[in-house]
Amino acid sequence: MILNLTDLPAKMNNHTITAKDVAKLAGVSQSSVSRVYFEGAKVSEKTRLKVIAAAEELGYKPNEFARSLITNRTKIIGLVMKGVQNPFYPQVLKQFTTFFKAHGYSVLFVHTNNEEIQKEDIENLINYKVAGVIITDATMSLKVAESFQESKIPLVFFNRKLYTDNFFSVCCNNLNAGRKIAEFLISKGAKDMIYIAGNTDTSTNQDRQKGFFEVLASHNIPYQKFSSDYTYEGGYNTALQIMEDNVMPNAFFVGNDIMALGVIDALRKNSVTIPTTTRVVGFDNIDMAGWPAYELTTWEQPIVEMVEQTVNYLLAEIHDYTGEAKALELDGRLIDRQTT
Amino acid sequence: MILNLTDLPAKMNNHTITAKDVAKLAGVSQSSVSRVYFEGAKVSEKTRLKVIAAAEELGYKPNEFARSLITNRTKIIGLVMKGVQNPFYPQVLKQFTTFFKAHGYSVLFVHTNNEEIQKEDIENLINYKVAGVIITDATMSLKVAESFQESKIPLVFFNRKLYTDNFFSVCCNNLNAGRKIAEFLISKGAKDMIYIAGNTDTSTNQDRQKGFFEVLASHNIPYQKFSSDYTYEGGYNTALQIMEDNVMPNAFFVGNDIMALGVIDALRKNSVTIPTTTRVVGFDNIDMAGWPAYELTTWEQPIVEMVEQTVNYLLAEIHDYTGEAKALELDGRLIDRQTT
DNA sequence: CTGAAAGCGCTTACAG
DNA sequence: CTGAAAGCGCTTACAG
Repeated sequence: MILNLTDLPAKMNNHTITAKDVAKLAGVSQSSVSRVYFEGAKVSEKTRLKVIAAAEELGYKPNEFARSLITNRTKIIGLVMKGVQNPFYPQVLKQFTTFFKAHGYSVLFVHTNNEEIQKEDIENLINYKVAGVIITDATMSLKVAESFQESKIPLVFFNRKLYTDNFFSVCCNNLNAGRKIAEFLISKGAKDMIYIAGNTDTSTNQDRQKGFFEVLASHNIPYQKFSSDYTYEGGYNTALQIMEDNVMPNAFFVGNDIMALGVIDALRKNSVTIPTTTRVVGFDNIDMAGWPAYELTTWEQPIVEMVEQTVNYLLAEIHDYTGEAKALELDGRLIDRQTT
Repeated sequence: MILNLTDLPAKMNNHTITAKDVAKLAGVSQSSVSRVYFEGAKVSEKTRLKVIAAAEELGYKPNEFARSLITNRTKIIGLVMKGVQNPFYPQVLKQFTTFFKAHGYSVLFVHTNNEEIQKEDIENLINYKVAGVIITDATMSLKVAESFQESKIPLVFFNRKLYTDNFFSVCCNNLNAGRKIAEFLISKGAKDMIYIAGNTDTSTNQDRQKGFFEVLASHNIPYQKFSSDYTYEGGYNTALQIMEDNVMPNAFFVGNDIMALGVIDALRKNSVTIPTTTRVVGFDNIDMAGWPAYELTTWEQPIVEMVEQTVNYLLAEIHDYTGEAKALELDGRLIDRQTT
């Protein structure tokens, strides 16, 4: 018999340490090893210590897949995100990964270009038996959302809500923010206003608009609405077009900051002075809003708090599924800078 | 015997469809079903058709965990990213997820705040037996990187390279870009220059700087170097400080766009006119560089091409591991706008 | 090409 | 509290 020496060491190195190996070294059963690493299982302190010592020596880590095969769940959170071009979202992403990491969860990132998440993305998440799902700035069909409920996978809509009341959502209180912005602009002496909407179909847009118009109407302030798309270019072009066809209003409320920056640049291009001739208010308080080139007055979304609440809800549901539905709305605040 | 009617339907719904179920319906063995769904396995067209039909009827999907338990690999790519605050990276993230989705891979997103990736993040990725790993804008210790090689998990450094030659990396050709920018500024008549570095330790910074200084030296153009941190605030504050202590140079080459925007705002604050009094060139060509408020001259990194090459390499290595190491450098080009 | 069977590394009733 | 054993849903030699 000829020993193949080149194969031998490779084989030995490739042996992965299993619970069985740890059991042998610790002098306990494989079940006991398993119990030490399975949250909620009961083991005596004595065997726990023996197992931990042996595991440390061998460098043992439980195999996640074997575990998932039985429990039908992973320590992965599905994070679906639309529109990463908005600087608001990288911040959100960073916050989420930081929070989840602290709780031992990993983040599976799904990017969608569509307003409504595609079925294949969802199937993928369900396939991976994610512990929970976060949908930011996008919607999904009711039917698809329900498939999560069936699988008892907790789901939360972040910065977007469905009007069906069946799902948990975390938003800024957009209605109230719209109102406060209207009151603020009125207090600054604006006599007529223009609202530039982002994507009209979104709940965030509708709430902001509703609150804003409500207050204007009650003060008999005339207003107009224009629709754009939540991008810089959209804001820029919309403002350019407004200046062609309309008289300059006393103030603009723009659906988000990135559009508002576009509006400001368009106004400046036509030498419209801000805030003397007209005023501009944005929404989000992205970093750029505070830059000297813009100094944009805006509404700050309480991102950290929103993320925290989302994570808390998700972890609670993962631990003990209730399917509780609630539309959580957090306040935020006006940041008064140089454009008003 | 009392039938518990409330429990019954739930139990029936919860039965997940396995290969066994499909086998029974199709009238074949479970192994045959498995072969139909395992790439590379051989089945006759006849049984394939029978299996597909049965699977469709039952809504069968292979369990990824059972599969991974055996193959020791998943269809997940680990994407490690530092510094999501730079608008350059969301673009990169979007590109990667889009490409990988097209190839049936999901992306596990890892955010790191440190320049060097923490060991725990890496262990997590290895634990999940990812098919491959991308490290953007960060480094890792050699020892950790080698643990990927041992596990035969392909690894690529994106927009960063290690000087050990042992790893695959995809970058913009920073050395050449630095040279070209120097030549360009000289051609514009700049007689002395300042280079504002981002993080000095990074390969990207070192290469850009080297190429830039090399050309300046050969033309006997005096230059100074200042160090900052790749953020807007960093650029802003560094420029402010430069103006306090130094005479204004003819031109600034700033390590990335986001810093360059800060530099521009600082110059403007002190009423320094651009490009008449001094000139500014950035790096990356992020969206904002093209905004009317800045119109920044900059070097465009060929992101799509860089991502494409990264994905191609990774997929090739996943399919057939070679451990090939190569520092790939793609050119990019100068975008000549209003700040020069 | 196909099927029966072993085995991947865990969790989890079940007995003791 | 602990161990022996079944089983999660696959892949993969092995025979035929």
